[in-house]
Amino acid sequence: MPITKEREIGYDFTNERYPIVGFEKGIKGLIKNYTGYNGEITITEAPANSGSDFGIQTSSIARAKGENPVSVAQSLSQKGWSHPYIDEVRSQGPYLNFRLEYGTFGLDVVNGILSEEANYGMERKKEKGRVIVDMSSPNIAKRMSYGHLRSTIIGDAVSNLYISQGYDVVRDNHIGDWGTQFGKQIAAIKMWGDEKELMRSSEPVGDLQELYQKFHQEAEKHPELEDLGRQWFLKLEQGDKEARRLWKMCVDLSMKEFDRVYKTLGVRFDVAMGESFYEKMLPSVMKQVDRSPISSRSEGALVVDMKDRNLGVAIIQKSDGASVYMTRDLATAMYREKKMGAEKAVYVVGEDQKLYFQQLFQILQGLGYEIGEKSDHVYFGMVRMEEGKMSTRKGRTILLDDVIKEGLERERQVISNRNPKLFNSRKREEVVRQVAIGALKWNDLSRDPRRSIVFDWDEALNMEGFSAPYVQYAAVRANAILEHAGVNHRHIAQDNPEGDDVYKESSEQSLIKKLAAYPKAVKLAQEQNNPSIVATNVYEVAKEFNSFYRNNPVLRGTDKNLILSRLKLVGATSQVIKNGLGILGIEVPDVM
RNA sequence: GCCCCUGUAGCUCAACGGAUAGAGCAGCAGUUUGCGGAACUGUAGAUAUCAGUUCAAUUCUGAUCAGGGGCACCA
Repeated sequence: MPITKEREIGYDFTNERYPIVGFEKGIKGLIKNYTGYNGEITITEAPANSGSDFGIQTSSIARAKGENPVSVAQSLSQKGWSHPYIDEVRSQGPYLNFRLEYGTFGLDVVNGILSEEANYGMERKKEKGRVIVDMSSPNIAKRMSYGHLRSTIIGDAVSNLYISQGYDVVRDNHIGDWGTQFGKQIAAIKMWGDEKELMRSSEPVGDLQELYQKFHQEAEKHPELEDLGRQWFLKLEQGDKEARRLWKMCVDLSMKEFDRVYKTLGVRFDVAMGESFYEKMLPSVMKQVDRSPISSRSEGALVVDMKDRNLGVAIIQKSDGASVYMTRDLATAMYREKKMGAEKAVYVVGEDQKLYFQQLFQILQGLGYEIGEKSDHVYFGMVRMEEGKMSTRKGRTILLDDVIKEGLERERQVISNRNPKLFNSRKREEVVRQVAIGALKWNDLSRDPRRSIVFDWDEALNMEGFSAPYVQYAAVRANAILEHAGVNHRHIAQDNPEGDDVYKESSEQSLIKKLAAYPKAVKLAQEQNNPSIVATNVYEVAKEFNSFYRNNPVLRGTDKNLILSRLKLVGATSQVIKNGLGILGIEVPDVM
């Protein structure tokens, strides 16, 4: 709640949850009153050397009134702007610039954060609909590569973003546990595998994958193997006992290994319904598509032709009657709408499936499912190696396990150099995990996910500068200051410094501006399915904080008001970093 | 061949059509009896090319060049 003292108020903009929102709304309202201008007004941050905090460009207003922007700015600056948040209004060329009164604005921002704590930046009303986030989706019997990290990490962050804006999110790990490749997999196990050895193996998924690769190699020499594979898949679909048993073994062995990775990453799912879950629905889906006017027959296959929309042709049923990936995804989407009550699905899947998802959404709409209209494909760019696209078959791949292991090892090194006390403490491995995984996640979440990545060890595990450890470190320092002072967030939320004579330092003011911008960043990030907007904000908070506490000792002075105001700022910073990193699925360690 | 995405500093990335295009790494020069330097301060360095729209273009449109992805019985 704003604690601002009453003054001569021209227009009430203190009655908003976030001071920055109230400030902007108020300014826009006043300009509308003064000029009669009804169009969009955008408030931008003023350049550092302008001596102002925010400004508006008056060209569009001037244009509407047939006047000169400079004189519009000038005349507006003469109007009444008395308000507790505004220190000064002035015109600079075509700009109308505002300087904030940080004694009131800053205190309201900081107090808002301290009182809202984990809810700062979270929508209070939980009335938006149910969203299924389709994420991670590893394939059974295949080792997870670094590429799988992207779907998992981005999916987790996108889930958090939707939750933050009041959606009811279901994280669904849509595991690839069905399809013709399992026929080949089973055939390979039958021919060359040893079940007992697989059960005992330290790396059963790798063993399974090698069997599968062997099948491909042999099939090139002996094409009849392909038929064998198809037969086994047919048996699997028909419920043959042995086929089922071997399939189940593959699933169990794989999930055990995947769960270990998810635990390290700190990612949880609400449900993990693999493709096999929808298997029984496939015949009716195919029938439904067949009856629909959008489908046709081509070369014996059931297809939907979307060439008129530049989307090519999608196969729903192969000419031999079997299902394909599309069939299973249709069933999945229908189930999500009808049985799970979802109004939207967000598919966090690679860029290479862009056309595919456009087709999926179109077909769903054609069949009358609303979820097809509302769903999004949140795609991410491919991970390549310097030599070219990652390819399991060509042996050109980075295993997720190896990246995690390397990250943990590097962080152990860092700690042994920088903090021997921590290195020898019981907390070490927990901190190692938090920081190394943080660094790894940051690499995926701090940039626009749509860009493709050329894998680079040092970049993937960067721990300095623009990185998770940098931000984590700032939070750890902030917490250390609070601990030193013997206070926690609640203590400092209660008391207020006397008078308006606080937050006069420019580094305090820059920090406050970034803290105030956080809720907007989270909202925008959700709207654009882009976690990097949060990462950028939280990095800026950390950066401003570092510069602030380096130059302004919080606890050293004697002025109680100053100490209190700065402690509040430190507490607010710690809270915002915690919230922001939380959205990204990154933890703040106790020590570093 | 057709469709989609991306071209910003030596490298990796930012910038709701708006002010002097911001960071990190690498480079150079500094800061430590400090609320721990995973930090801070300074310095140098960029919008692929050519047109167009606009009062205003890194941002929108078109073309060219370059890279990535996709284009029916795989997922």
